[in-house]
Amino acid sequence: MFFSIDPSDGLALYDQIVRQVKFAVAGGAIRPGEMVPSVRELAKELAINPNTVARAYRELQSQGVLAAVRGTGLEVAEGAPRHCRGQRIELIRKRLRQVLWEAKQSRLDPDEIRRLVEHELTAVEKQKV
Amino acid sequence: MFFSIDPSDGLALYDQIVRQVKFAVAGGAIRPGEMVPSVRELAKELAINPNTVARAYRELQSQGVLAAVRGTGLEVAEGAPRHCRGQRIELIRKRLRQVLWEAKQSRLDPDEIRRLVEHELTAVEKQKV
DNA sequence: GCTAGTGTACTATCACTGTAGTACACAACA
DNA sequence: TGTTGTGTACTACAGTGATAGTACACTAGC
Repeated sequence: MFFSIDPSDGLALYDQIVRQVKFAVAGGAIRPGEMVPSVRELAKELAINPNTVARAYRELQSQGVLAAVRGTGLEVAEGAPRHCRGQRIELIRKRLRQVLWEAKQSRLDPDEIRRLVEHELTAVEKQKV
Repeated sequence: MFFSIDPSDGLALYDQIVRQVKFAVAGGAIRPGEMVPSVRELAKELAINPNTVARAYRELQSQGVLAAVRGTGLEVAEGAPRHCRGQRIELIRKRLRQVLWEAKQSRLDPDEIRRLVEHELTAVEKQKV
């Protein structure tokens, strides 16, 4: 599926899953009523423990992003896309601010930062999922 | 001094200190021969445990950024600025890449990302240290 | 010599992550 | 009616990060 995690990210694994599910919902990659991968399936795909995935899903459920269909799985909740789109910018803005603050602390020239952003942006764009 | 940490960053506190010292050295804010704040002093200023600062300094010492002056403190090592400048871009690039990748996953428009970067960049520039 | 301030090295403790394994109620399906 | 696959809830354990406290060797300065 569309998920991918990085153990060296700093962010907890379950938190990375939470973010990515939100982003997928915000971007319309999964729509209300659609099912997300099962706990065991996603755990196998990401090569992590099912408990870690379960924890992420529990978090998403408590935030109203996912809804349980008993004995069947978890589906994207009705109001979730609007909710996730609202959070999307803020989630990204916060991390972006940290990076730019660090760049400033290191006295990188603003133009050099822009070049760096542009370079990485095109690199990411070219990237195959 | 010039250091500031964010417990909610995700990055370990001692790691944030390591990065910031490197950035300060790379940017010339502290020069070879100059002393860094003492373990106890910086711990007090950042309101964290001295052990955490000590751990960061130990790391920096093992990487050759700082050098011990017995009974007196730690000074910036001779070749450190060149060494730190080399690492600076890569340290920032790695985090930047993560953010941009997330932004792409969430299907944010590249131009919207650019606007976001520009906005945060000017915000950071205006910021008083 | 004494005191205060250095870094360093311990031990102990706590919280958080993540893993491992087990168990259970439920729904879908052959 | 079984079987399989859901989510969920436990317990136990290991690793890491951070804190708390103590102790020691060293240097600078009075």
